[in-house]
Amino acid sequence: MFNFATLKTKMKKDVSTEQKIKDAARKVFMTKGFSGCTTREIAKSVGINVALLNYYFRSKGKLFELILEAALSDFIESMVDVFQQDLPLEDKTRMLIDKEFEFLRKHPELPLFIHAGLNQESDAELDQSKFLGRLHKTGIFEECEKAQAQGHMRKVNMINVTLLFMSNCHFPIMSKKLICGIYQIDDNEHEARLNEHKEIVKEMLINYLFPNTNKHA
Amino acid sequence: MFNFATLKTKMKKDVSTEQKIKDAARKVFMTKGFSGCTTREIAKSVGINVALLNYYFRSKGKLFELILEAALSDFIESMVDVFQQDLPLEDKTRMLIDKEFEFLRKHPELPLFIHAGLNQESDAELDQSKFLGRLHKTGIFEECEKAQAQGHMRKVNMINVTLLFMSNCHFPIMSKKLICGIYQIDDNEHEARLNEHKEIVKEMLINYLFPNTNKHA
DNA sequence: ATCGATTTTAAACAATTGTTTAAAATAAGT
DNA sequence: ACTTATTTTAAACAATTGTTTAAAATCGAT
Repeated sequence: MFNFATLKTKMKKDVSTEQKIKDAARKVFMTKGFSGCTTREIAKSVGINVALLNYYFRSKGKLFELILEAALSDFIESMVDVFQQDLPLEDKTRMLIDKEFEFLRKHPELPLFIHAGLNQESDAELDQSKFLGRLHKTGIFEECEKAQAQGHMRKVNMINVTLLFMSNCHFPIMSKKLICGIYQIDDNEHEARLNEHKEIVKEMLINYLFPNTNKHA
Repeated sequence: MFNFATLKTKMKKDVSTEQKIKDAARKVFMTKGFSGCTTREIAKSVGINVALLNYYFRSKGKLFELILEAALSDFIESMVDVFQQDLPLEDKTRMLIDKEFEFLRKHPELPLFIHAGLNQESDAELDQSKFLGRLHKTGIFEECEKAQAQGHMRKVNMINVTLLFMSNCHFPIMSKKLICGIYQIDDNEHEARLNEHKEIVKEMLINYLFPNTNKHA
């Protein structure tokens, strides 16, 4: 008789142990950082032995690099999604900010983890070069250059454009502890400020980058 | 005969050991984070025994809290300096951005250290409440409220104003590794982008916050 | 049922961790 | 010079670290 299970050669459980380790490692690394946690802590949260962690991944550092690279990829991919939409550049801009705030609300630890992780002196330097290619393939750079040549978009270096977006989308999420601490507000109030901030950022960036089409916005 | 040395009761050397430890701890903590370094590493960089570190400060955690609090204070103070200037609000805004970029160029590790440090689960929660008072005493909030009531300044919650400033000044500094990695640029190119970005941010924020006086800027 | 490969575990490894203790060196006061 | 207090050190502490080894359990196919 036909055995369905033989099809999935490597999947013996609902979720493979390897994936479960990755998930747990991601969560722990995100909140505590590389040197802020132990391999035993990760293993315990999965419910497995420490040695199994080194059986699947060679070392703590190797596992961390994997998680960091995946996080960076998520980051880029959340932008790529928007760039690939068939929309006017200005609408893409609005959509990018909306999606970015939405994405970061679900993964608020991501930005700080990535920046802190990159500053960590890792054994092997992380190869980020592929991400540039990933962005290039969406044609967003050419689209901006064209809009700049036609006077629709303000002539600003693409690195500075990137900085404008990331600054205004990522920082408000990363700075939660600092803002709540200084202004003595709770999570609800911070959430409200964040919602308002999204609209502020949208208007400010659109007005700055597309001044001709939005003179009196 | 009069002994001059008796005047400085506690200062026996050019720089006290206590201060030397603080300086070294600041440098090491900044670059490696709390759990990314060891007390022996700090002691070694000062040229003293590990035990002496616990003699002056009670523990590694206590020393870290001291450094983190000082860093946060530096942060706030760099803003307070500008707020206390006798200048029109719009000029203060320009000056704030200039000073902030200048200050952060000298202490580029500060923002990331503070945000990562605050997310670290420290034994005693850091008391940031005093910083709000420190800002209030400059009268900057009243000045903004007045400008908003008179229609000079856009009506935006002060928390959102703070977010706008910090986002656009701090993030570009914090994100150096990420930006250089993605766009494959070196330190010189990044420096150039940063210089240009300062002017971009200045114009964008001024135009957004003071739209009536800067319609065609 | 049996064999071979894969997966998982318990135990131990040496190295490093933050912290403490008790002794030594230095400074200060008389 | 002597005594006392302060500063500094060497050594040891128990606990924890990442990693490895060798044995046990589980699985897949015959």
